[in-house]
Amino acid sequence: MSEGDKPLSTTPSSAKRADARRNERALLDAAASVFVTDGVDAPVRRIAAAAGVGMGTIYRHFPTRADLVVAVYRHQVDTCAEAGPTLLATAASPFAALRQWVDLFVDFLATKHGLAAAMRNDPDGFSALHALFIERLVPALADILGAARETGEVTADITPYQLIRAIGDICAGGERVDPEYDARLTIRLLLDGCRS
Amino acid sequence: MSEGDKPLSTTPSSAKRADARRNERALLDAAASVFVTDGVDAPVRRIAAAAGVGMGTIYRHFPTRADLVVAVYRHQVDTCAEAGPTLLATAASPFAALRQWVDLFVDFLATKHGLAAAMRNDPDGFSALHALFIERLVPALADILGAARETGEVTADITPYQLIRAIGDICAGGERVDPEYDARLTIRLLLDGCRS
DNA sequence: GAATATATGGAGCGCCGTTCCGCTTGGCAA
DNA sequence: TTGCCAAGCGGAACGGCGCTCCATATATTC
Repeated sequence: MSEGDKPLSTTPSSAKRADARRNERALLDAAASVFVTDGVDAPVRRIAAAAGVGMGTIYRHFPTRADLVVAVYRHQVDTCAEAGPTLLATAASPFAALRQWVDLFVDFLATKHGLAAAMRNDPDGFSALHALFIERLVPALADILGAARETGEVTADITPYQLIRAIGDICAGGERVDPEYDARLTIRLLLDGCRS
Repeated sequence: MSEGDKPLSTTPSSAKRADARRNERALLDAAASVFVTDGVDAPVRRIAAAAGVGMGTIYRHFPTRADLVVAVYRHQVDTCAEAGPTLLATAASPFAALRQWVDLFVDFLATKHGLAAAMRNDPDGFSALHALFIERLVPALADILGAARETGEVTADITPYQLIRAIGDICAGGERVDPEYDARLTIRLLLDGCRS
């Protein structure tokens, strides 16, 4: 069609249109609310309806479900990651800080029905979320784990990535309410297993 | 319709028709083969096609997917459960037997792509499989765990159910190939955490 | 006010699980 | 051997899903 030689006299596409920004915000708010009630597996249609937009709009702003999930939870993930140094400074020992930080992470997962499971079920689709975790959480845990290893509290040869994934998997299984099963107990035992 | 006073001269309905039995066998074989290649989440249509039967037939014999899965794996589950006493008798110690039995269970799960995940994702749908596990595997593990506790090798206050579920969850997460992650290492640490 | 890139919405497609019912067939009685 | 009929069968059909596509509407610029 076009020869594509149009000069760029208009504002370079860096600024989005006002309605586009408004819809993106509406989508984020709606998704956050729907995720709480219906879980992160909520039908795309429902999220679009809650935001009062059409299917096309949601896919334009968030090509994959993971993009939406990442956008919604990025702030909370950051908060969790940033708590690492603080805990390390205030806790009685690095291992205590490790326990507290893991608690924080578990709390985060616990309020996100199906998040951990969804990530596991569709790792490719949620690769962006996976990347966010690697990028923010793994380094935070690495610091704490390293400190605990320096004091000799942790001797097991486990990587931060392995540990955080194990915790995620265990939480994924514990999301379902079951009085017989307590994911936190399993995690406590796992942490104990990391000691000598 | 009928008044129900028909005398029972015919064979009581306990015996199924020959073609029905043939189809059930064909479905079991087809499902076992499809599960290996496509995972336990394989579309129902595909299984029906592989068995050369229609949709109605598969639902007639196995009203839920879990019924089919249970039928396919029951034998392997039994084998795993029955290995418990043998291991306990031959292993160097109850804790060693525990490790070996858990290895067996992990092997079983490892060859069933998506089994553990499927059970977690749809616990209601797979309640029959869940029941099979509780019925066969929990007692087997309980014996080993009890023996290990008697010798003082295991001190943690964990129930057999909790332990087997934790292992299942960890395997569910480790099913995806990922050179960075080794589910067996996590499980080893967890077992270590069960010791003093 | 006109022009145009940008953004929108929802119909439509393909895949899924599951149901339902008209047709087929195995097995028994006569 | 034949006729009968309940047990068994197949697959069309339905509703719900994720995702795409493009005619239409709108914000923005000149």
